[in-house]
Amino acid sequence: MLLSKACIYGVRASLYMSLVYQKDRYISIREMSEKLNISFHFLTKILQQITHAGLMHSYKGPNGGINLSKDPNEITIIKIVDAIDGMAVFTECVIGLPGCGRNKPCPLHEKWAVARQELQDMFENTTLHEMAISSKKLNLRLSDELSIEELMI
Amino acid sequence: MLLSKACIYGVRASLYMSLVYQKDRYISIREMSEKLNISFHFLTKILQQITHAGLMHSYKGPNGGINLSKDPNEITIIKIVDAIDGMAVFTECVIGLPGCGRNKPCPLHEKWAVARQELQDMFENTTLHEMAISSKKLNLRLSDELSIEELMI
DNA sequence: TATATTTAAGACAAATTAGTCTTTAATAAA
DNA sequence: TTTATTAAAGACTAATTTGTCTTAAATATA
Repeated sequence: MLLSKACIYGVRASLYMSLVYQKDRYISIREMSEKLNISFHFLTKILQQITHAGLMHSYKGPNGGINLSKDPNEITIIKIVDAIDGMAVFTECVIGLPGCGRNKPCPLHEKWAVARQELQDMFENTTLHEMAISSKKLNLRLSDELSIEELMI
Repeated sequence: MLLSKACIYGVRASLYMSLVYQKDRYISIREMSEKLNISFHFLTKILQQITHAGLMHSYKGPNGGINLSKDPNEITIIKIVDAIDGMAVFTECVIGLPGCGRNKPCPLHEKWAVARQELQDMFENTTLHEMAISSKKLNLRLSDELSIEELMI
C-alpha cells in the first residue's frame, strides 16, 4: 500500500471538501464521515492533522465543522499526503537502505528515483479543484457506495 | 512505504543471492542474515515465502541453505514482490476504493493507473542478473554497512 | 548409527497502525 | 445563562506487521 489508511481517508475527505467547497461554509465532520463511510472519530483525528498542517481550519459549536483554508485550486494532493504520511515515500530508498542516494546508491536506486519522482509529480500537479471539476463532470466515485452526485445531496 | 519490510528484506536477499549465484551452491541463511543485517529467523520466514512461490529452493543439513531455482536473468524483482506483498500495489485504487477501475473510477484513477503501471513495468523489467551486474560494476550497496565488494568476501 | 548442521514450522512477544470511546472546550442560540 | 452542538484531546482497544524463540525434521559426515 502506497498510502496509509489514515492518509487515504484524508485524501478522500479533502476531495469531498473540495466538491462542496464554499468559502465560508463549514462542513460537519459527522456528516462527512457518514457520507464517506469513515469512522467519525478516526476521521476527526485525521482532519486534525490536516488542520495542524494549515490546510483546513475548524470551527466548534453549532453549524461548526471543517473548511479548506485556501481555495481548492491552491491545494495539491501532495500537501494532504505530506500532512499525514509525510514525504518519506517520495524520498526513501525502495529497499529501505538509509542514506541511499546518488552518492551511495542501492541497485534499484536509479530506476526507483525516476519512478518515485513521477509519483511525486503526479501528486504535486493534482489540485483539489481539478479533481472536483472532473469528478462532477464524470460523476466519479469518492466512496464505495455513493456516486459523487449522491454524495453532494 | 511502497513495500512492506518483509518484502524489502526479501528483495535485498534476492539481490544478494544473485550476486553470489552459482548453479549448485546453497547459501546459508544465517550467513546471509549476518551480512545483510536482517534478523535470521525473520529472514528465514521470508525466504520460505519465496521458496513456496518457486523462486528459490532450500536444502537442509550441513552445507545446506538456499539457492535461486532459476538463473538470475530469468527472475524479475516483481516476482519477489509478488511472492511477499502480492500484486495489490499494482492493481489497487490509490485511495482504497473497492472496484475502482475504468468502469467506476475514483477521481485519481486516471493518473494513478498510469503511475502504477510504470511502477509495475519497472519491477517487471528488472532482473536479478541485471542488478547483480551493475552492482558489481558500480560497487553498489545492499546493506547499510557493507558495500557489495565487502559483502561478497 | 550418532552427532552436528541446517531449514521448517509454529507459538509467542513487541511495535506499529487502525479504530473506538469518553471527556473537555468552544460556540451559537434559546 | 443554560442548553445543544460541534471539534479537540487523549486514553484505550483491536488488528496487523514485525520480530524472537523453541522445537521438529532433514541431511551430511564421522
